[in-house]
Amino acid sequence: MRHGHGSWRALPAKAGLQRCGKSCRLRWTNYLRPDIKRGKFSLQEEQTIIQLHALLGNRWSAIATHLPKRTDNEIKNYWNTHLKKRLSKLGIDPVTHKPKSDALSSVDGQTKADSNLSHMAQWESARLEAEARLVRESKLRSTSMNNQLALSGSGVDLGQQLNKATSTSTQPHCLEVMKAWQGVWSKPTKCGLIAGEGGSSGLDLESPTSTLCFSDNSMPVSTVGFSDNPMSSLDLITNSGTFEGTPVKEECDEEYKVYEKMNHMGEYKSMVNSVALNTGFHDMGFSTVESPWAPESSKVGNEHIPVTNFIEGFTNLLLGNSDDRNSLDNSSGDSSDNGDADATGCEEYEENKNYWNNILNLVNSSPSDSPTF
DNA sequence: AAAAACGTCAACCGCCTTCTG
DNA sequence: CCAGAAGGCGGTTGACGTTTT
Repeated sequence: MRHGHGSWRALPAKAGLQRCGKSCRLRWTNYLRPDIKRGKFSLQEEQTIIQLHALLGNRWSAIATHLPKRTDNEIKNYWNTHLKKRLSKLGIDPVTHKPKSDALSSVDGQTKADSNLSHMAQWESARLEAEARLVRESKLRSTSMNNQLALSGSGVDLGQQLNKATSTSTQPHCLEVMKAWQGVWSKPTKCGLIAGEGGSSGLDLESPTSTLCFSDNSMPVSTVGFSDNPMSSLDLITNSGTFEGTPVKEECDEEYKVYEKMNHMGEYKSMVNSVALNTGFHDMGFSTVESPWAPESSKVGNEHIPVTNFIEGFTNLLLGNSDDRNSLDNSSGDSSDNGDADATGCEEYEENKNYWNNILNLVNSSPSDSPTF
């Protein structure tokens, strides 16, 4: 790619290839690109794929944005050839991510949980749409900013200015809705005080900070932890009182002002509220959103109705965790017959919370160079 | 040893969206 | 505003390697 990104159509002619430009682009993005990681998927990557697939479905490009150095095609193939089969073997529907036996289950907590997951998917879809819109607006804003910079004629290097503007505009903005929801999770419950007090639940809803970081071996390691060492963001909050990650609060505040100025928050809010109303998301203890950035958003939902744990530990099970295998057997097999369900209620709640926290943090972790966000 | 079955994955296809003139 | 080009995405195919019979 000596000529960099540009016309793929012109590439075959220049390279003397008998392929169409589209084919060349595909070959490049899926195979030749230097920043592609090849080889076996790590446990974390597998878990990430499973969790994100549960939330996003077959949106491989969106999933790929959370797995650096992996292409959507590779993830798609891996899902179809490995994970899908493993799920099926375990009696879990790879499409719905719920135990197949539940397909016949009647009106119980399990069904409610299924619908809740469906609601979550709808939320995510709505969120992605809103996010895409915000990014578009942000790009427009940065473009106009660039024009201003060009006109200003200051001594500062224009490239740097552009980079600055671009990096600001491409910060993952959104997920505020999800974070609001996360804030709901972090409210005190019958299981005890989980998060900080003082009405804000300790979760800095104003910060879109990613909590996902990547170690040297490029394995995604969420700061909230994965199955090996589960530690929810709430734990972090409890322990440190702050949300780990790069502080970008100022940027977010600034952007919020811009969006508010552009009158998009109203649109966003109404959409969010509409989705909440239409999907019955209130059932999950999440009421309509006043403002995702506002502290009030953490006050929504006075009650917790823990999501029934139909996917409890299945990702761990898939990854060969024998301990979790038992938990899945309980949940997927005859969970309704489980006599000590009440006794483990808090446990289940915690695991659900951790599960969704994982997903939330994965989603929150949209790479700044993500093509989707 | 040979054939069949199976697994893997790069590549292709068609549809859709975005860009550009 | 419109039409064509280009790019993006998800589903599917087919070649090739490996395992099983």
